[in-house]
Amino acid sequence: MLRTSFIRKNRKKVLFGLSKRKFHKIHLIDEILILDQKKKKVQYILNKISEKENLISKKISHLILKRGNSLQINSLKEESIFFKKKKKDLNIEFKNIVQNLEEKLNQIPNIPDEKIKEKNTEDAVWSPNNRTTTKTIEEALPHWELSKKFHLFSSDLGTKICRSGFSVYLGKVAKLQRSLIQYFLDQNIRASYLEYSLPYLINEMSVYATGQIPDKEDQMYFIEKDNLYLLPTGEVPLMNCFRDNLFTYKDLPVRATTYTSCFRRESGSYGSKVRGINRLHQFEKVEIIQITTPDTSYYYLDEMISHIKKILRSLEFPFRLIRLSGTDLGFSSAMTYDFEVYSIGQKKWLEVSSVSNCTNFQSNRLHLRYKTMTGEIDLCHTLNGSALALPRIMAALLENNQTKNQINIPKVLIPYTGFDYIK
RNA sequence: GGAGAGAUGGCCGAGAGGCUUAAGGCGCACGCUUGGAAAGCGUGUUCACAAAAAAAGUGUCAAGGGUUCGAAUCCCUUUCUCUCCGCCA
Repeated sequence: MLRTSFIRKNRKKVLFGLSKRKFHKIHLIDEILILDQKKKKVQYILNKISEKENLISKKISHLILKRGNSLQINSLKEESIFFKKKKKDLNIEFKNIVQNLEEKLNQIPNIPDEKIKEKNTEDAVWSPNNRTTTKTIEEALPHWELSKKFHLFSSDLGTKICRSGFSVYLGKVAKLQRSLIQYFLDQNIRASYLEYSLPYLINEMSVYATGQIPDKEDQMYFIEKDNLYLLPTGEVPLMNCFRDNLFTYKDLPVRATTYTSCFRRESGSYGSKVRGINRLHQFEKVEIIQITTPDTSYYYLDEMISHIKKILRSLEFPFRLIRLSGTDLGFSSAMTYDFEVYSIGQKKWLEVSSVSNCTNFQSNRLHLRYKTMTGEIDLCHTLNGSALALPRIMAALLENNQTKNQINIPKVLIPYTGFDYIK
């Protein structure tokens, strides 16, 4: 959520930023500013009335203690009742304004960074080791064909016990998945991220604070009986661990990682996109987050990117990095990079990580603040990234390491799996 | 799920309708003292709100309502914590 004070001081900047997103409800900005003015006015009057009420109470108190005359006391009481009635009506008005203001503010996404353009040109894509993508395997099979050949996973079983869009991993692939999770966590911990093991059910406040409500409400599974959501990403419970924290500048950056399953309804996704394990309702993901000071957030964004690059290189993936354009940017993000790995069997790039700087957009709702060296209080910046999302990494790993008779395991994983091929 | 007891500042802890502007302690910061440190003494120390820097103001004792001229204190609702019973990996 943007701060109204920011919108007031940077109206043009906000409008320009929103235009890069092709955000159409621009009229909201001026409506917000008008409501904000109204709110201040009403709040000021309410304050003055409260001040008067407090003074009267004190006078009464003194009179009672000094055994003052009851006529005087009664007239003071009547005066106070008069103000009280006035306040009641104003209070209703005030609450309406606040609610209205919040509803409008909730619809405004974060302002993209200055570097972000509305549409991407070639320079937004960066392929550090493009030549490896030219590596070809004769008759490379997509992972669903490989699965038939080597008994890797079963979508039928997923459908049998749940519904379509759920998958069951078998034998060595099940262990390979555990190994990948363990490997990613180890890499993150080594890079000084603290591991958290978290609940998969989250309350409304948490979902609201990180910005999934109202933006992605329909993407989430909701348990009506207990008023809880299934987490769409580990970012939500992880970030919310820090909700309402007031840090000192010495505490920052906070670095945390978690492995969770993620649940997404993915309504409206059909066809080739959901083939095999490319897109599932439940998938495994290892997430990293950081909470930083405003002046260091882009430095740490770069650092997260090199961290993920390192992991992808160690697994010998051909990958590319894309800086998202304004129109592709997520609701809370000011800058996002997507990592895509090349999957030889499908002959296409698969998104395996999304790394974002949400600047102070999430911090505002999460009340993540810190004290500067001079003792001032300011909002933190938040960053999040996948390190990494499992099913697509798995798909690409299986496809890229296939030979005619077996699937080879990348070297760094063998200590985790205990085997070096699947056949 | 049933029965009871609780929730006060960074932490501990008093307060039970108006002399609370939340006692006292710990911690922290600064100062005095010292050759330096410890001890001692002094000062300060929640957060939020606006054109809000200073002075003043308003709100803030788990959250939201209510009673009252006046609520940390009384009433209602909700959330959370603890103890006991029940169920249970």
